Amino acid sequence: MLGDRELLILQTIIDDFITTAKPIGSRALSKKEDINLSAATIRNVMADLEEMELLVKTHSSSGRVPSEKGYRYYVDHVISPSLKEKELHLMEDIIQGNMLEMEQLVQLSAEVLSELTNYTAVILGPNEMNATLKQIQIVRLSAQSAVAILVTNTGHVEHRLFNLPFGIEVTELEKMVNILNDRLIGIPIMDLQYRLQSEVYTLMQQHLKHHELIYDHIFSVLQYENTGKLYVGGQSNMMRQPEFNDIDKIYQFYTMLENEEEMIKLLKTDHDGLKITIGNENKVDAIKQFSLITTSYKMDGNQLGTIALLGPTRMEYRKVITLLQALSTEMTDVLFRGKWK
Amino acid sequence: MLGDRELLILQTIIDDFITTAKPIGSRALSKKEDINLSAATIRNVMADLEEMELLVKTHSSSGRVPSEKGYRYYVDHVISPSLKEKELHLMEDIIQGNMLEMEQLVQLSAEVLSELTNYTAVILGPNEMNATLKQIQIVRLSAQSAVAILVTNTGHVEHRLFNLPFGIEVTELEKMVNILNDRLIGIPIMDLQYRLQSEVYTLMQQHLKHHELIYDHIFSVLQYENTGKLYVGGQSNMMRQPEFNDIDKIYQFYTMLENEEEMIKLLKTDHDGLKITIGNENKVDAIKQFSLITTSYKMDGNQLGTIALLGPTRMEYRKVITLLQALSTEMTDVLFRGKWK
DNA sequence: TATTAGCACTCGTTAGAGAAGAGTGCTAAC
DNA sequence: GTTAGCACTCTTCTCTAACGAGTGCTAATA
Repeated sequence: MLGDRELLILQTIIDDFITTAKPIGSRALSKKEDINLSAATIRNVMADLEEMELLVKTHSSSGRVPSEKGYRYYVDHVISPSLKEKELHLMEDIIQGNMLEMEQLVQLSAEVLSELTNYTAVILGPNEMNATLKQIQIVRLSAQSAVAILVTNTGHVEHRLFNLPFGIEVTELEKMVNILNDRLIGIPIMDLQYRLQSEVYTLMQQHLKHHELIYDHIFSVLQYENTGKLYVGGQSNMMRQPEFNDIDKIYQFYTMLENEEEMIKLLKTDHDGLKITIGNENKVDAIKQFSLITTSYKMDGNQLGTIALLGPTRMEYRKVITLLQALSTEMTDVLFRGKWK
Repeated sequence: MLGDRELLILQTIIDDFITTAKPIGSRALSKKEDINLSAATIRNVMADLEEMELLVKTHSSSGRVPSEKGYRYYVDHVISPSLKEKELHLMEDIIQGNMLEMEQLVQLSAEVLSELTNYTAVILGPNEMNATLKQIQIVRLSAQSAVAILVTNTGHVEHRLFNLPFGIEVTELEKMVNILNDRLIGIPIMDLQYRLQSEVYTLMQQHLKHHELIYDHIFSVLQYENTGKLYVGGQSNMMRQPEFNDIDKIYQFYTMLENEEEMIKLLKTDHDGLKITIGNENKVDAIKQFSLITTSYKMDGNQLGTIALLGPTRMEYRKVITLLQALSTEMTDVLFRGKWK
């Protein structure tokens, strides 16, 4: 554990570095308002902090810079979650303002969040696999094509185009839709396939002339993997960070973001509450130069998706934590208030 | 009009610059295979071309670089549309391969196009305002909420969540849906609102108890402006271009892309066929450093959307033109074959 | 004993000078 | 009409020197 003075110095260095992104030396530090120590004294403290690996030098005679361990200490011991402010209310207003679809809500949240922080917001959209089927419909477009529409209890609408087998009749399609609705409504999306294979298949065999023609199609329609879509806001914010003034780094960053699969894997977590990973604490190579802060939003205790902020390790942790927690409860709240229930 | 020799020199310089992005001098030029002229002669020709403003120097003793006027001349007079190649077949295969929804088709096309060219592909998705209504449905989610679903003849599905007025009954909702379907099917999306206001309104008045409660809701649901969504592929390709090795330029580029409204306006065109705008020929400031090549895809002669490629003025025009034309016909073809008809 | 002042030393940054190299325009010869 | 030659220009690279911010250590001070 650190002493008061060491804590003060560490905090001041980190706070300064968070805003300036430049190493700070003992002399500059001694001039700060709430530090009444001589440069020499500060140098001693800094040397101690460096020995504890909370600070590092960029070269032998440079000022100090926080290490990842330093940030970790800062996050764990120094930060007191700051109180709500006008930014929070702004966010509230925007999110609660409209009757939004889930998708819009999530996209909007990503944008607001990135705007307020100047970092990059990444939100993993709701996993609809836990939602239940509300209705299934098939709309015929032409002799050979139709679109199948699935509505979940959360108001999510999924649709898929498919080819109709030759010679299928309208009445037969209707019959099938009836069977499906009769048997599948209320079933969680993730179980649809299984249910279809088991009981519905035999039913279709009994009642439909061309069941073998249509079954495969309807099966593939229900075979949808919606484990959450990715919403990104403020990608270009990262370029305004001085540590990413290098084309190669920016390029890496963007190609990482474009790799949706990897990102989804990264964000999928069953961890509850706020989680901060700093630099190399991240297991994925691509973000070892970033800090990632994640939290989740829920409905009925079910984890729906993840909200994350991606920024340099030199991040405004205090602000970010506050905002993220607020957004999480905000979203959970909007969902709870039952608009989609 | 240029003489043969001048044309050869101009073409060679541009071709070289397109691949290297570096100014080329007379000596290097004289060593090229199909040029059997001494450096001194070439210098004279280059001086002439510079006087015609087809070439410029970056400084008084540098090699030459094509000017925008030079590219324009090159595009207008030098390029012969090259024949189809394996790349074209690759594209064909990918696009014709699957039964895709319009949206997927467009997104995929943007990705393939950017992959093949290493530029940034921007596609303006189909304008669904011309499509006609195939079916309208309302699925009730809870006592106070429902989702309205519109299906167009193109297989496009639009849905919107809305609050139900208090005390509305199931039978009444059903009645309304029947009226809507009865009166609006086959109507172009862009006319829906008008039709609703005129004949449908009176019908609802006659048959529905709470028509004044529900009318506003259904009106706002039909009030949807789908003039095309933007699909972008290969954004990060631009960073691999040596002329954009500058953070500020990249930042500008990305903020431009993020401004969806502006981009849509830029791409919306009634111009038929291929159109090339080079550098300052563009009217929008944000892309005065780029070249923009656009073409469109159609269905039944109706322009649906725009396909565009964004790259440096130093662009592989020949290749790009070929690919873009091919994709345009490809998409028009897929659409014509009537999967969505 | 804890703090501070002083000083020698380190290392990154910046500016300038010079050399190398690529390219040009012009002139004169072929 | 074409080419060789040459003086000249401008960029790029490298090297050096000066500067300054910051450090660690030692000795003086409260």
